[in-house]
Amino acid sequence: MLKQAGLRVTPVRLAALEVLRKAAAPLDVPKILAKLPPATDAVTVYRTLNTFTRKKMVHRVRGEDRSWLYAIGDMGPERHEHRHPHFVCDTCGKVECLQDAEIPRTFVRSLKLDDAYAVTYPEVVLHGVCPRCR
Amino acid sequence: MLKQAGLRVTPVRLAALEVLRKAAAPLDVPKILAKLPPATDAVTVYRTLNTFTRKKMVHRVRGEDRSWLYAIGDMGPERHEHRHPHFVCDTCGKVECLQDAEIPRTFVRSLKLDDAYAVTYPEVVLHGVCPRCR
DNA sequence: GGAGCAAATGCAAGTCACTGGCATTTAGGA
DNA sequence: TCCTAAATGCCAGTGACTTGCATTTGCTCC
Repeated sequence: MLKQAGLRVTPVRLAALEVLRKAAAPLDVPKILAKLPPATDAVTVYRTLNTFTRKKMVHRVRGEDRSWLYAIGDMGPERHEHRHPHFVCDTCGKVECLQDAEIPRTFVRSLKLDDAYAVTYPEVVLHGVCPRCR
Repeated sequence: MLKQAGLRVTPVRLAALEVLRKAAAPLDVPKILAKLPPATDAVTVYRTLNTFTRKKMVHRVRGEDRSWLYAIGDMGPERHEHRHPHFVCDTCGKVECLQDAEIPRTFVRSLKLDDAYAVTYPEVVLHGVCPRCR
C-alpha cells in the first residue's frame, strides 16, 4: 500500500497503518499515538498522517470537537458516513448520534447542488436543547 | 442584563457584551479580544464568556475549526442558522457556504425525531471534493 | 457613606495540539 | 555496497485555552 503510493516503507508508517487498520472508528492523532509504541515521536506521526492524507491513503474527517480524525481507506466515509444525524446540545455542548433517524437518500439531490461538487456523504448536525437540559 | 443574571457589573463584562451586541456574526474569543480595549486580559475574557454561557446570556456555537463562537441571545442561532448547507472539501479541507442551496423546511420533520429534542436549527455539511481539487 | 467580603480580575505559569527548522539516519534504486 | 533523497527525531515555538493565587473591586448591609 505504501509502495503503491510511492512512499518508503518505514516502521512508523507500518505501525500507523496497522493502528488505523485495526481501529473500529476514525481516530485523532493523540489516540493513534497512544496505540503506537511508547517511544514513537509525535511529530513524525503528525507528518506521517499528513502524508497519508496527501496520498489519499487515509480519509481525514472532522471530529465533533473540530479535530481531524483519520480512517483507513476502505473504512472511510462509506462505513462511517454517519447516515444518521447528530444532535448537538447548545446548552451542555454534548453530541449524540441519532441512530434511529436516517437521512433520506434523496436529501443531497434535493439541494440541487452544482455538479462541480462531488459529494461523498452528507453530515447533518441538529442544534438545539437535549432532553436533559430542557 | 448582567444584574438579571445575578452577575456583577464590571467594565470587561460590559465591553464584551457591547462587542457581541454590535457583532454581525458569532465571534470566537480571539476576535472578541481584538475588539476590546488593548490592555484587556485574555484570561478574563475567556472566563467572562464561560460565565455568560453558563448563565445562558450568550449562545455558544461550534466554529468551522476547533473553536467556540459566541453570539448574544437575540442574534444567536435563529439569525445565524445557516439555512444553507456547507461544503467541506476532504482533500484541501476548505469550507464553503453553499448560499444557493436551501435546506428544505420539512427536512427536520422528515427525520421523525423524538419530541424530547428541541431542534433550533439544522446544520448540514456536505463532504466531498470541491471543484478545484477534482 | 463607609466596612467587609465574596466575586471578579490580572498576572504567571502550565497544558495541549500542532508546526517549523535542522541535523542525523535510513530505505531502496543504481 | 554505495549514495542520496526521503524520513525521522529532537528542539523550540505558536496559539488557544486553563489553573492557581494574590490583588482589586462591586455590592450588600449596616
